[in-house]
Amino acid sequence: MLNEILFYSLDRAIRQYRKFAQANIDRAGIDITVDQWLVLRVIDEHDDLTQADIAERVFKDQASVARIIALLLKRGLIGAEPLPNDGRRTQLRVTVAGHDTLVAVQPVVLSNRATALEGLSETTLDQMRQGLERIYTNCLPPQAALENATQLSPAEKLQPLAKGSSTQ
Amino acid sequence: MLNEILFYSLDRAIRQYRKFAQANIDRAGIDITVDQWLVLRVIDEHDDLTQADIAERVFKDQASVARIIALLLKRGLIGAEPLPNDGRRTQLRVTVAGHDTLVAVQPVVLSNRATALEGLSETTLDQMRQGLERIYTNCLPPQAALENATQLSPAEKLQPLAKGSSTQ
DNA sequence: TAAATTTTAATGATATATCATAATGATTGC
DNA sequence: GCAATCATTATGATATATCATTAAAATTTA
Repeated sequence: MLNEILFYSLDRAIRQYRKFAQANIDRAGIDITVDQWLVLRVIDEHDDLTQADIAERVFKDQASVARIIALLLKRGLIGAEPLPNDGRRTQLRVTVAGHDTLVAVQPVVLSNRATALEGLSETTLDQMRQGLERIYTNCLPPQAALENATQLSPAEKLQPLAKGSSTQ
Repeated sequence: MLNEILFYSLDRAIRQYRKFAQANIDRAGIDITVDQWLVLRVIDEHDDLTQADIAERVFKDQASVARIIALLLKRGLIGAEPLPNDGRRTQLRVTVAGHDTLVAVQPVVLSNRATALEGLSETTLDQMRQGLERIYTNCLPPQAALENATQLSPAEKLQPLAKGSSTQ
């Protein structure tokens, strides 16, 4: 019975957290969305990724990332120059303004997470992580699940993002 | 450290579940989105709600619900007639086609949930529910948190949706 | 090398999210 | 009963999600 409303609780919690996180970024006077920040952060840490690579890291698809990159360019938070060795791609790099934004956002994000997780025991957090990981793998399409099982452990796959801080 | 990636896991799990759920609905040959289904279901169960009421139940805002209702009308899954006692509102009712859709979706949704939660222990589910509820309240704006604490318990507030099945 | 295939990025179409606001109808207070 | 306020819906603007497709460039294969 309560089991039935887990996805309801999930949806509600993540929506509220997103609203909360964005409101605090806005309140800090920083002009960026959480999604833009996610992409900006990945570009800052890896300057040699394709849009599909970035998409995988932030759980978006290539089309969404393409549009977010276009916005980041328009807002001057990143720059792009053509890559000599591949005419399809460009070299993205975070501008000074982009760096300033990242620096400004960082403490807000840390504070958001701390506030959101206040009162949650280590045990609960651990169970949640396990449960969420299991839900994720349960919902993978068959062939992706195979790749997941035979190649890299999830921990290894996720390592790049886990270092430093993390996804919202 | 792992604590830092909880929202990352959350985001990933919910996104994968949404993709999975929608893919299974599509595969069943049913032409509706999960979000439209959520709203349709609420209208089916309560025919006297304002858009804001519906929005609260499905964790969306009024503007999103207005557009989803417009789509449901266009697709013939609901009908609307003006309410004599209130010129701003209309009486929404689920059409036969809408009912057929609800009936068709139901088993798919149940199966989706069962598959997604396979292998999760009752303990884990319980911890997750608790954790998600806490995250939700932690992220509420101060005055909403007060109302939440002094009026209805969360369980009471959510009861309408919890009965029968539940949100995605 | 030439052709076929694959990779990459961009974009159209549609749906949803969010904020703000407009427009109109209902209610309240005086 | 009128004015102010509030409730309700609709919609504009912008951002994101998803799928499909196009276009161009790179790589592989014959």
